[in-house]
Order: sequence, then structure tokens, then C-alpha cells
Amino acid sequence: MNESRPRTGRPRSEQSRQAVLHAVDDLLVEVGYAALTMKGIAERAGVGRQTIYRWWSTKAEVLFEAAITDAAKELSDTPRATTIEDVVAYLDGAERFLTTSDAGLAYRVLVGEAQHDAEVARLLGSAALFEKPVHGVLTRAVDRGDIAPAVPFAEAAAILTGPVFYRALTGAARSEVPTAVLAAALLAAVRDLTH
Amino acid sequence: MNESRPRTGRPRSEQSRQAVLHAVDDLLVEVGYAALTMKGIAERAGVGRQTIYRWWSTKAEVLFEAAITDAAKELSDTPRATTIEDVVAYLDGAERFLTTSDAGLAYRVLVGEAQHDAEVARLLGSAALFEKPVHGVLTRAVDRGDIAPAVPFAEAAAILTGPVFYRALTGAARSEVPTAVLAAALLAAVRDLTH
Amino acid sequence: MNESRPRTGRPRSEQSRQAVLHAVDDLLVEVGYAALTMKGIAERAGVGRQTIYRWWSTKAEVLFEAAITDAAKELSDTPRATTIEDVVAYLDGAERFLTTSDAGLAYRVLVGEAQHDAEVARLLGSAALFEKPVHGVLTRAVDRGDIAPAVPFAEAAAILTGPVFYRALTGAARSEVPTAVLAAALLAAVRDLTH
Amino acid sequence: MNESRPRTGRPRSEQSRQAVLHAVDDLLVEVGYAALTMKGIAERAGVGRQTIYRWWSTKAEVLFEAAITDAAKELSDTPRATTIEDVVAYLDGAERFLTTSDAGLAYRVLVGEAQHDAEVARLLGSAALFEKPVHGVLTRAVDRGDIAPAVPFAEAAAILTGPVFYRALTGAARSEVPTAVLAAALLAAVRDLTH
DNA sequence: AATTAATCGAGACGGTACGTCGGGTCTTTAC
DNA sequence: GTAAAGACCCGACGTACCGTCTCGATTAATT
Repeated sequence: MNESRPRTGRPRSEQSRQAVLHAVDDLLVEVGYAALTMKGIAERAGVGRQTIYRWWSTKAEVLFEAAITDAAKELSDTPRATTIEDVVAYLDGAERFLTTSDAGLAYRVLVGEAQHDAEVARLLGSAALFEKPVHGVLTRAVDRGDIAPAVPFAEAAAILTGPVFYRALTGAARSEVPTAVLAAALLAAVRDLTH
Repeated sequence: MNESRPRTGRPRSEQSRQAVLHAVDDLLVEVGYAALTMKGIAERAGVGRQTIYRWWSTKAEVLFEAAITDAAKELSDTPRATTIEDVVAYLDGAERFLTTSDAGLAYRVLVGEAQHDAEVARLLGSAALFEKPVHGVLTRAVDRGDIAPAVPFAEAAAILTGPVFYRALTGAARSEVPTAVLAAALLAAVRDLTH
Repeated sequence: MNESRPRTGRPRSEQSRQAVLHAVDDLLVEVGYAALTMKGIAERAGVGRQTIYRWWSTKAEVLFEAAITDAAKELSDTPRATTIEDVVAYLDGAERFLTTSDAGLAYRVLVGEAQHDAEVARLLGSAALFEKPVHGVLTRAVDRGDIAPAVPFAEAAAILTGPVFYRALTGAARSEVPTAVLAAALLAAVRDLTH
Repeated sequence: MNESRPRTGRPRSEQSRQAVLHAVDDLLVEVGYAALTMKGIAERAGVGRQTIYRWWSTKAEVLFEAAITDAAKELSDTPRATTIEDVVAYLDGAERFLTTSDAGLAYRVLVGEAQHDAEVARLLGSAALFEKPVHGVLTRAVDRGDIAPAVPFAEAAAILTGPVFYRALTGAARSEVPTAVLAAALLAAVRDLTH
């Protein structure tokens, strides 16, 4: 029941698609975003330039598709015994992703592009990269009775993610405060939202 | 004993400097960062291209100089009667700056550039745009005895700024939670850091 | 004893062949040779691109096949009562063909291509477009005793065709000299070759 | 009293101009017109592509400027003792130019382009490459009393140039008729124009 | 009827030149 | 020595065609 399926002509080459995504991944790390060009991607991937333009609009879009899967995986939420451990794991994971991961570098760059490119902003928003794992953490916290069911998840996501996100993007130095202490303080703040 | 002071030749034109800064300000809003070019700035300012390159290295640098003064002014901290009012004012001011101000647009764009341009990152870090007003708020809070003197200011800045910053840069929708509630929760979290 | 005859499989589509030839004819007039592309021909003809490449090597070759029949027809020699009338008719026909006919436009374009494409030159040479009608004119002139049998036909063809050809291809304005006068002069020149 | 002279800015580089013209000259002979690209010219000349587009519209225009001086020189008319010798020299010179000279190759290619590019046609017409030397030959012939002053020079140019031009562009083989015989015949034809 | 094989339209493929745009530099004259 | 002007070399942009390569679908002649 697939609509708009082209039934004629040569089908899209999955091999070329993979080659482009890998080329973007590699080049971002090797030469940086400023030197990441469509021409360079095509040459690295051994692919015609038109083939990229045929399937993606901008290099940000390619980068998004290349990095988003890894990004989601690195931020995936693995349940811990207690809520505070869940929060600590989330904060550590988010910080590691944003500051040391290749996918995190791609994400930060895309956030940068999103500031002056609405389409990139839309793409990133649709990924809900941080919202998803936060949702898992909060859901379990509600189940355990550690926070009220009425806690607004979106606001909680901003509270839990914000500090790490702010430090990573502004380059502010990592604080001497242990993650456990920060986690406890933020969890309390989330709880306070319903008071 | 003045070093590197040019004592001969035509002096730098202050008029040209202003023209360039205003041109950047205007163009950012009018055409967006993606279409902001050195050539365009020069033409808009009625200035030779070389004149820009003589005094600034990159367009990010020009943009920084053009926007930083306004940005600092818009984020300046004006003391309120109570600590919670101080925090509310800070949060509101930061959000307004980031989401609706022209200077805030410039700042967000620069944060974006900073993700792949170390020099821009260094510039932005040196401005300590959010750290300064947070410092004022926290200092008065300590004076009033509302928070312990031992509270790590850098971490507190991340907690207070992070949620607003995260929402503004990821385009997440403003929550239904009133600023006063958020302020109270975050202030409590800051207090928790020293427990 | 037929060589290389495919005895099985789908036979060549005469309909597609005609469609291609007509498309080339039409497009040459409509968009000009510079904008005449294989892609455009295929789309106009409603034919796959491969189908063109299967049967012709270059667009010049298609153009040749598309125009040569009409060209030969337009230059065909119809006997007149006297040799001078024959020559006048030939000159008029050649000029009309080269300056106003669609087939003549195709021919001029092909002559242009032939200057840097040996294969096109070979094709054009094999058509002997002007040589054939000149041969008719001269043969009848010999029969009538108007010129000597020893007249070198190739040289005569150059003398009779050259002036018209030169004017048509260089865009030189048509002279005020009546064709009849020119014909007489050239016919005399042809006669002089054997003196 | 020069009009429209720009008095400011960097002046046009004569060195770049020469480099482009020489590159075109060389490349035409080395790789042929079909492979003569703006990109290739720029690279060969060590010049930016934009620099070419700044001063010339098409590669045909560059080729024209590169070849026209040499072409005019090779076709220049050097007076002989008698009119028949003048004509023989002209015919030999024209044939040599068209069939063996590099400038002649460029000229033939440009004639080809002119068939579907009105601008090139205009350029070539303005050069009056063959008309000029013919004018010299005819003027002296009139002075000597060998032809009537009333002879239409344009038509005479077509008669004298046409046969050689036709043979060169259609690739027809050089006839066995000696140039002297042809020259005499064509000169008689020119004379006949006023009978 | 089933099989075989070459054709067909369609359209994606890797390439390459197009003409333009912007980057950062250089070379003029004017101040 | 700085300024405006504008040409310079360079290289990426996004597009258009090139000629080739799959696809599924046709269309005969051969089994």
C-alpha cells in the first residue's frame, strides 16, 4: 500500500547512500564542519554530486541523517535501580555525548545551523534527541513514586538537560561539583515544579 | 613607552568602523547569517573590503563586536527586592534576549559558529555574557543569607541559565510552567549544591 | 549470407526512429543547435535516451540522418532548356537551400561541426550534396556541347558552388548582381579551365 | 578626452589577458575545439575563471580575439607585378591559411559557430578577413586597367574566395587544376560581371 | 503456450563543465 | 598609512548534460 512508489527506472543505490553518509561522518571529524563541502563529500564517497542533491537538500540534512542514528543510540536510556542513578546516568551520558562523541559534534554543529536555518531547526526538533531518554527516566520515576505524575515532562527535560547543554555549547569548564550532587539538586528542582 | 602606536599616516576612520558594525547589525536581521558576506557588509557600509580585513579577522569577529555591547546591556542585572525576584528577572531577561532580541540572534549565531570555530568560542567565553549577571544575583543572595557563600557560582550559572538556553537554542516550546515556579525550583537546586 | 542479422528479440521500433528524427528537426529550428541536447531530443521524442545511443553515435549523426534526405531533395537538379538556365536554377536553388531552408540550417551547422569533428566531415563528404546536382548540370552541358568533356567536374563544382556557399556561411550580404550575370560569368570560368 | 575611463581600482592585467589568449591558441591546436573549455583555458592560463568571464562573453569571443590578428596577418595582401600574379598569390594564401594554418583552424571553427550564434557571426563579419586583401588586389587591378572600376567588389570577393573556401570547409580534395589556371578563370569571371 | 532475447521508456548513476558567488589579496588613485 | 575601488586567483556552489547502467515491461522468433 505504498503510495508514490516509482515503479520504473533504475532504483536508488543503497550503496551510494551509505557511502555519502559515511563520507560525511568521516569528513566532519577529519576536516571540520567549516571545510565540509558537498564537493568534498561527493569525491570522498566516490559519488556524483547530483546524486547527493537528488536525495538531500543541504549538507546539514545529510549530516543529520548521518549522525542521528548514532546520536540516539548514545543517548539511549538504560534503566538503573533507582531514580537518582537514572538521572546520574542520563547526565553523564548527555555530557559524554555532547563533549566527546563524534555524533555529539555533529549534533552541536546542527544546533548551530538551526539558529539561522529553520529547516534544520525543524529536523532537529523532530528527532527529540534528549526528550526521549528523559521521558524514560521520568516515567520510571513516576512509577516508583519518586515524582508526581503531574510533573510537566517538557519543563523537566529543560531542567535536566539545560545545565549540561549550556556548558557544552558555551565551552564553560566542567564544574568541580560531582554529578551525583548535581543530579540530586536537579531532581529536587523537577519535583518542585508541582509544588 | 607606548608600544606599536602608529605615529604617522592616516589614522583609522572611526566613521568606517561604525558603518561596518551597523551594516553587520542590519544585514543579520535583514538577510540572515547565511547570506551575510564580507562583500555585502562592505557594500552596505560604503567601505572598502580591505578596510574590514584590516581590522577584523572574520565576519564572526565583526558580528561579535557589533552585537556584544547591546547583548551585555540587555542582560544587565538590575537588583530587585528579593532573591526570588532577582532570579525571575534574570530568567525573563535571558529568555527575552535569546528569543526576541536582535543582539540575541547574533549571540545564538555566534554560539553556533563556536561549535566549529575555536576562535569564536574563545571570544564568546571571554565575554562571560551570562556569568556576569548571574554573579550579581548570587552575590546579593549570599549577602541576604539566601544561599551559602560556598555555592559554586559557575555551576549555579549553568543551572540557572541552562533551561532557558536549552529551550531557546533547540527551539523547544515555552512551557506552561510560570517563571516564578521555575525560578523557585532552580534557586532551590542551587541551594542544594552545598548540601 | 546475411551478416550480423539479429534473428530473435524485439525488433527495432520504426516509430521511435521517426520520432527521434522529427524531434531533432523540430528542436533545431525551435531552440537552435546550441541548445540541442540528447536529453532534450529523447524527451521531445518520448523515447529513452539509450534508444538514441543504440542507433546513433552523436547528435550530429542524428541531425545528418534527419536532414540529409530533405537537403538532397531541395538541391535536386531539374533539367532546363539551356545550360545557362540550368546554372541559374542551380545557383538559386543552392542559395535558397543555404539561407532559408530548415534542412539548409542543419547542413550549415553540420559543416560547422565538421571543422572539428572528422567523423562529421566524413559523413558530409559521403553525401556529396552539391556535387550531385552540379554533375547533372555539367553532364547536360557537355552533351549540348556548351563545355568541353575534359572539364574537371570537381573544380567546376567548387567554382559554381563556392560564391553562394561563401556568402551564406560568412553572412555576407547578397550582391546586387543578378543571378543571370553571375551564372554567365561562372559558366565562362568553368569553360576557361580547359583552355 | 577618453570617456568612461575608470580612474580608480586595480587596472586590468595585461599579463592575464595575454595568458588567456595564448592559452586558447595553444589549446585549440592541442585538444581541439570540442575539448576547449573555459575551465581548461583558465587553468592553462593560470588565471581565475571569473577573469575570463569579466572580459569575454563566450569562448568563441576569446578565440576570435586570439586568432584574428594572426589571421589578418597571414591573409595580408602583398602586391605583385601583375594582376594575375596578385590573384594567384591571394588564392594560394587563402588556401594555405584555411587548410594548414592554426589561425585558419580557429577561423573555420568560428565560421562553424557563426552558423548558430549570431554574435559570432557579427564578430566575424566585422573582421572582413577576406574582403580586405581582395580589395587590395582589385584596386590595383583597376589601377592597371585590368578590370573595370564598376566591378562590384563584394561579388568579386565571393567569386575569388568562394571556391577555395568551399573546398576547405567541405573537405573536398584539392583539384589537379593549377592555381594559375583557376586564377585566370576567376579573374575572367570577375571581369564578366560588368559586361 | 513457454521460452528466449533484444528492444523499449524511465530514471538513477559517476562525471565534468557551466556561469556565479564569495573569500581573501593586490594594486591603483585619493586623502 | 589608511581609505574606496575594483581586478586578481581560487574554489565551492547548484545545475545541466554527458554517456552508462539497471529496472520492469514489451514484442517478436524459437522452442
